[in-house]
Amino acid sequence: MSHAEITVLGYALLGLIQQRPASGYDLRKIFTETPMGGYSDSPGAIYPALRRLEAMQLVTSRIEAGTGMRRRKVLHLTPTGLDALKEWLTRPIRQHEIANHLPELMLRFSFLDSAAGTAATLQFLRSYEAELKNYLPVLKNIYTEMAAKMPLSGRLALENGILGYEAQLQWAANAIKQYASKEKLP
Amino acid sequence: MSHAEITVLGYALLGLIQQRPASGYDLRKIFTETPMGGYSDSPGAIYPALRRLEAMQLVTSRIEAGTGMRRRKVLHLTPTGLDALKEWLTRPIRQHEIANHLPELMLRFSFLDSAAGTAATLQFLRSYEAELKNYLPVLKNIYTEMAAKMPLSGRLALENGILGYEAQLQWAANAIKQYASKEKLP
DNA sequence: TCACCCATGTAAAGTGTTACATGATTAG
DNA sequence: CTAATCATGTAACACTTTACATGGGTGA
Repeated sequence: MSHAEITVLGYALLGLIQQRPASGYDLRKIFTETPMGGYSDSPGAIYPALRRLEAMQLVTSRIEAGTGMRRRKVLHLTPTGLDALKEWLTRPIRQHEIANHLPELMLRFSFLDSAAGTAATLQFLRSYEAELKNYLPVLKNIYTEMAAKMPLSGRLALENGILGYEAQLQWAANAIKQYASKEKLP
Repeated sequence: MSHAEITVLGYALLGLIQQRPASGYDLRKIFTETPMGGYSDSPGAIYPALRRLEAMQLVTSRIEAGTGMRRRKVLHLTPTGLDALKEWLTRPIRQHEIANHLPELMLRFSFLDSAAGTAATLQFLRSYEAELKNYLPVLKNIYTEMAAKMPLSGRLALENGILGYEAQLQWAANAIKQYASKEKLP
């Protein structure tokens, strides 16, 4: 088994299919019509990605031939697929992802609740908050070291990043509150 | 001339070289040690990208052989390179970029001041602010339409996006203030 | 019948990732 | 002299992008 690697696009597709079975066309529409568009909306990426998932037996396809309907290949998640999705969702958060792959973390979070449950979601949020608190001082250090050498727009761009992470921190605190109260009321 | 396309990584390199001539190694260090890491820190991306820029005559390389120094290929921006950089920096901002490529916009902004001047930077900021104001209602619409169908974590992820754009808006207003006052004092 | 949307897919081309290769120079 | 760092690069591989291809169904 050489490459059992799943791309971010692959995980995004798994997550959407977990929420409800869907065709390639459905999935593509979600990408074009929602803020998930960052994860490729081109058929040349989606259809091959779906066939890879099928080859790995993470999804199965059933052709829906309802009368008066065009042929649709509807994809369903397999138990193995759900396992792979959960593994990704619950993977520990590293600082590198905080620094360079925030959107992917948010994508993971958006699927966590329905695929892995409240407890896993809370754990993610606490870990997310903790890593943000680790990373912010690092960023601020870089700022104080580099600000002098940079033009105003460069400094402002760095400040933009810092403000963004501070906003994440506030968001996380609020999200934790909501999930903590959800956990008590099953 | 078939493909005169420059990748984001290519523009990032042009922007850095514009600030000061640098070797591939220098540039790579900047990517690994600063929040610019999103734009690839691997030699297998950077060195080929630099050779492409050289082939397009956007940069020239001079081998620095100072005594006691390892051989360094230092890259300098050409006038054509500066033109290409400016074209990218001053390109009109589209909603698609606001929605899916914010980090690239911030990268552009960070170079604007030193490569295109105060006036161009102000213009960018005003356009950025305007497009944010256009996009936020779109996002909020999506939210009200989709929130009901989504689990809590999905809703929170969407809210995260909205809060992020609102933070951008505030940042932009502040940045405009700073540049507006800079414009008056030449 | 003609145009348009639904729905799935392929082909070529280029780029990035990962891992490896190479050699010079400085520090201990 | 050995290890670590500086510095540049290449090779294999898989992926995404862009553009095109195909065909069934629907509305005017």
